[in-house]
Amino acid sequence: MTRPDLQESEGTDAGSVRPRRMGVEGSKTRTLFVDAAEAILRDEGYRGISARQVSSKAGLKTQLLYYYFRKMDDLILAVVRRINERRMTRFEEALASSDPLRALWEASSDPSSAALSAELTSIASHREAIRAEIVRAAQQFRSLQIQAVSRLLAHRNEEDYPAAGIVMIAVALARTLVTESALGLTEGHHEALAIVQQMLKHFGSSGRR
Amino acid sequence: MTRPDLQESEGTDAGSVRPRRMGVEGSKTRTLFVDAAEAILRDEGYRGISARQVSSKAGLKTQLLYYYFRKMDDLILAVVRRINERRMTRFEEALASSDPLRALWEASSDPSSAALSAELTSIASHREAIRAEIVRAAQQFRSLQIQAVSRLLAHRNEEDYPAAGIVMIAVALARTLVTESALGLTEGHHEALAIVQQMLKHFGSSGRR
DNA sequence: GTCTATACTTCGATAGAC
DNA sequence: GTCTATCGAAGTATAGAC
Repeated sequence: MTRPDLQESEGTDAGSVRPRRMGVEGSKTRTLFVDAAEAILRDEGYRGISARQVSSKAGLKTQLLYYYFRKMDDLILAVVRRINERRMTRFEEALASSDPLRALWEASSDPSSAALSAELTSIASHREAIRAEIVRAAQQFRSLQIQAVSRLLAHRNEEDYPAAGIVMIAVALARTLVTESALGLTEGHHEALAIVQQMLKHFGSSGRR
Repeated sequence: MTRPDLQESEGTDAGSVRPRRMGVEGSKTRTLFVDAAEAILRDEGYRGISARQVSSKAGLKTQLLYYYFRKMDDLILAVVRRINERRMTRFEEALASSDPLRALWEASSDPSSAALSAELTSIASHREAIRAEIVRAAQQFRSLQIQAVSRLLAHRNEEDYPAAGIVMIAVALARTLVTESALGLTEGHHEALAIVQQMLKHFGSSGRR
């Protein structure tokens, strides 16, 4: 659908020395590849993503993948973009809830999001072609989180505990708790959670409790 | 040196169906392989570790690696063990310092330790043959950290902030700060650090300040 | 201990027919 | 759009000579 031929990759910029046929963004088959890659990223980690593994999971031919993505990095980039977009959507949903602070905490504590976040960090650390996109999105997300929490706590003006510091600590803790729990390592978790829950109860549900 | 032949792998237990010649633990060459593997783990991440890459970095033949390690997992296990041992040593050194709380924080904030910790977590999440060893060591380490901090804060009996919770939050935060800094993502770091520094000043250097 | 030689698998990627 | 065919590089691993 919609004129596939000779499209340029929008992923890794590069000087495009070799033009080649390319599938378009909206394609159903393309989505199947991205779905499969994301599932592998979540379940097996960044190392598990290969052209053969992805296409096998998608039930498609390996070579077809290269019709939709010039390089493997382009596929990974597509996955990264989709993960980031979904994260933004969920963030906005959380903000709209009745107890936004708690909703934000719970969004950060969702196991499969946390697993994907960890893999994104790993990719950003080791794959320079993709790093910029991941860091840019993370930066933007962090800013929005701080802004939101800052607004939610505005009436409390806690000078010793600025919103940025709170967000930072909460995000770091949530990710670590989830990752460790998945490994069966839970010592200290209960106590750390108690501190957070206490803070949520103290700060949160501002108007109504 | 010291009777190499027909040694059993001590790594992945397994039913040892196939006996084969094996190098001994103290060997200098063996150490070269472990060194190279650790360097790759730190710099390129878990995905970068392969028999060819490791031996190339060590300046040795790929096939020689299999004289010292039956499977790649055994090499990785050797690396994991050494990292964990070194972490224990540094932990004890930190405890012996004049400001142990601050020393513990700084040990957790060392960039190359943090990078290796992140990779260990990644390995534990995706390589089941090695998971047990990593989780066991992490558990032991966590217990010791909590014990130590608990002792250091004994005279303060802060009921709302138990040592286990403090340790958990500190460890999670330190790792995240270091990882993100390496990526150039620093928003919120300053504020989070301010909170920690304030706590260190408040709690720390108990007798003397 | 270290070497050569080698087997087999998986990897990313391309060319060109249909 | 999807297929067959194919490449060369890199992956793990083994056998056996020196």
